Amino acid sequence: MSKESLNLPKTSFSMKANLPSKEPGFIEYWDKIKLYEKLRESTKGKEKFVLHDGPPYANGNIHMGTALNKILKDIITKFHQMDGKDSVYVPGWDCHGLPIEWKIEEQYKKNKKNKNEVPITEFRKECREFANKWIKVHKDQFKRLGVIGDWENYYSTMSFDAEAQIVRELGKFLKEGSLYKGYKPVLWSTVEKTALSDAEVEYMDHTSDTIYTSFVIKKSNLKELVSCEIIIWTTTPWTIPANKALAYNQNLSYLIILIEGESEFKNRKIVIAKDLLESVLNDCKIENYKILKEIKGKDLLGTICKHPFHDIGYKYDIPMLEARFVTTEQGTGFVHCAPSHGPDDFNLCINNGIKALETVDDDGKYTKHIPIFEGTHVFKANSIVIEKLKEQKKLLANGKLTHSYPHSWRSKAPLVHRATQQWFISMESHGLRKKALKAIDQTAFYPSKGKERIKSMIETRPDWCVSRQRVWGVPLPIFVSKKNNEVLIDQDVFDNIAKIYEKEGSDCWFSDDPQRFLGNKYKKEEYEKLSDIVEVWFDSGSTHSFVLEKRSDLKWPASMYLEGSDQHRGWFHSSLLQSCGTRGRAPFDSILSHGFVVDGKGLKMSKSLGNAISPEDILKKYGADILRVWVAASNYSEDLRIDYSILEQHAEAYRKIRNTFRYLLGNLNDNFSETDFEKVKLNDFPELEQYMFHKIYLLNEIFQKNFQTYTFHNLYKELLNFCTVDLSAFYFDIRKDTLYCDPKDSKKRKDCIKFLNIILQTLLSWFAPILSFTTEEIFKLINKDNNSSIHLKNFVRIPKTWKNEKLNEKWKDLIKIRDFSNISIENKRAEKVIGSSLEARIKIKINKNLYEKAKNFDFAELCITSEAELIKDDSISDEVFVETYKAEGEKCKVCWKIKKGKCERHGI
RNA sequence: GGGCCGGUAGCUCAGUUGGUUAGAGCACACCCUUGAUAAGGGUGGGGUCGAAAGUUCGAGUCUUUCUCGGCCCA
Repeated sequence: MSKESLNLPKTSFSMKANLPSKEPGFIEYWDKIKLYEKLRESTKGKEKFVLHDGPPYANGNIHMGTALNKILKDIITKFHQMDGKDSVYVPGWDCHGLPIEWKIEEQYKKNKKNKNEVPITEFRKECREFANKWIKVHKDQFKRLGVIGDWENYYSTMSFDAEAQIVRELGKFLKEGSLYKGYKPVLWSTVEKTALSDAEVEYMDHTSDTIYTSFVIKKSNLKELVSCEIIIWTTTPWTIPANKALAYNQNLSYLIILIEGESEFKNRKIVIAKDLLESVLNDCKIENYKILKEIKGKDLLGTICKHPFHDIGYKYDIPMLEARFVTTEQGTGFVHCAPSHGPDDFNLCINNGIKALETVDDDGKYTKHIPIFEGTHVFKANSIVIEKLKEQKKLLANGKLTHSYPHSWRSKAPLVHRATQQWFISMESHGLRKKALKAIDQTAFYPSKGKERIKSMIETRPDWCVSRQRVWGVPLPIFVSKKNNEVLIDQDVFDNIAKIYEKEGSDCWFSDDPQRFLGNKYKKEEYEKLSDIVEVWFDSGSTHSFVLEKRSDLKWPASMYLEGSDQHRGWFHSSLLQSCGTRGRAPFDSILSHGFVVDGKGLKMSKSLGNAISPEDILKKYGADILRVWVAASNYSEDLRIDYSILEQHAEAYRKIRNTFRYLLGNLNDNFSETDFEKVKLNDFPELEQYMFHKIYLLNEIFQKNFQTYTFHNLYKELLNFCTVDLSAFYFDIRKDTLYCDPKDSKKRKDCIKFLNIILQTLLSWFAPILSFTTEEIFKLINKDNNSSIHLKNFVRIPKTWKNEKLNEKWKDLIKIRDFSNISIENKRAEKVIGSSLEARIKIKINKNLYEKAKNFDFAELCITSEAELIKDDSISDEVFVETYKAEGEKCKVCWKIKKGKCERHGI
């Protein structure tokens, strides 16, 4: 037998992957063969698994977080598909909202165009085009990651269908009565008579009136406090008439002070924060005083005060509320709260059952809710308020302060926080909170900690404000009667609006005659048409209604929602509330949340730190499969670290896997034949193969278990270890002799080839959801069918008969002997007695117990030596003792075994 | 500032109800091989488990404090 007749491995599967240049070809191939349609066809009628895509915002290039999210979704979708289900993935995009409006406005600014002179429909058209542009960009970027989905029929929140359905969904809340009108402060320009977003606000210096004023304590748990006066400081005296509460911080220390000397406040007791004593005394010019008592913030719990204008009509109670936002940076350690005039005030009050009112109208004038001052413009009110406070003997001091203050970027006029009419979905009126909490209990969370996270948010969240004073979104389909101020609730009207949107989208709300939406039943003259839009979380919270319910290829509820852990307050949250409100249960059976991508040290990625890494960079340098390995190998229940050294490590592991496949393909000479696992006759195989069958059986159990719990990093690790430990360093190494040196028609070699086919088939399917490109490369290499794909295959089903616990026990001992032998061989190698293990002859001494198991076994084959002798010896201290000698004789030219005399196989 | 989560070898991860000298793979070092060859094999050195205190016969595993990091909120 010459070298030429050796059966050396031969394959066209290259060792070097060249993923960046090769991968795009497979994407084209999947497009060409219409893989997505084929997948649907192949599992038609099977149980559905629907991972409902959380829509990314159609703006800007994708980053690592997006890439992680999409790859994870794709891995899970593919797992379920190969598990035999109809696993449908329909990608979607979130399109409405402020960030896109900003982008368009920015362009206007650049081109010196005035937004107010552009018709709303024109502006919205530009927003729509902007979103469409980014959807296209995203689509290509996601496909490049190897994500398979219905890219042709994606969904978007700005599609006409979606806009129509969002109207129908709002109609349900309106009809039920849980959608109500309320008030909430926003930044308002009294000049332009409009609300402004953060982006439209400029901070500039402004001189404000400041006052120290007092609130007399009416009731308190601490009797020393009764009839004392709480002192507050504010830069907006005009908000005093709208005061509804006082805030304190329970962690601060406060002082009760008796004012002495000649002043209006003589013999009155005031309360201020200890840390601010000096500045208050200074500002209020109090020279003579006595500290009566020091109290803790928490002593103020339950205290009730009187409004400074109590005696002139403001008879209501002013409760003292605990708030963390109270600090000792400025003021008195107490903050006066007007829920209609500040976000902090609003939140604190709403959480304590105090609602905001419309205290100031569009023009900036007090409304009827403000006695005495009604009709006065707030910018002219300060001096009047100060005057009244003086009259009531509640003013300790007043002055001026120049500070940074919000102004309109258009008119440069100072802004005010003003409660405006908003629309809320009640958490309580129709039991929404209760329903949502129950739905959470019925949902499976991966990881389980997600359940508590969302639960605690739902437990404490206030009513859901769903209106926005913007233009790029779905208009709130609300008409209010001019006669009685009541909301028009009529299913026919909602249906009519939805029908119109379905045909032409929602732009017409802003341009068309209101009569068109009202139909014939109502007269437009009698109704006011709202111009608010729906907040975008309601849009995306409704995707289940216009995607899952509407498409026949999907199902409601979804099998899974999968997003970053921030979405517990985002999409998971809004979808849950929307669905519980309209359908009484969650739109998902399970939620999988993943952590955030951070750098190699665990710090968040940022431009300033320079530690950011983009998917594009990785794709260029390594390719998508390496990125997919990173996803699969990382524990997504925590934050995921990434940097180039981590990627390099995964690339190294990838090479190991690739070489495992290369060994298989090489020895099969790229001739693969599919095996029916049920028909494999185990007993015909040598014991080594039987043992390996058992190993596959075990690996399958681990594979299944980790798939069920979505712990892919453990699953991947097991697959990788199988390749390195069980195959490369063990089975492959041992069987090289048979594969290379035995005749092709020998039974042992044929059995080995059969087994290699089985391993190839198994590993290919197990790795396919992760290494989507590489497994396809291999699949195409060994399949002549130019119209198929590895992704159309199912996972292999491992027969129970492959389990062989008894054999496993035996081989544990045999491998133990092999380990001892390796150590012994290594010692001789270090002494330069031998080089390769085939230069060794080993003498294995084992005790009686082991001997019974190991006798009749060829340890030369197992330990890859030229000769091995097994000796029963109960005198040895260890179970096993191996001695290594230099093998003597001639080296066979073919199998390189060193034997005295001729090689029995090759006769040389 | 508050709520939640986390910090195990250089890296990615295991560590069941607290119980013998804390595991795996990779990386690293040395050696072998040159018939998986920009591959393959063998052996080996690395952690006292973020820090401190406590509970316990015994703690990576429970408690407290601190620290670092992440998400959300303010």
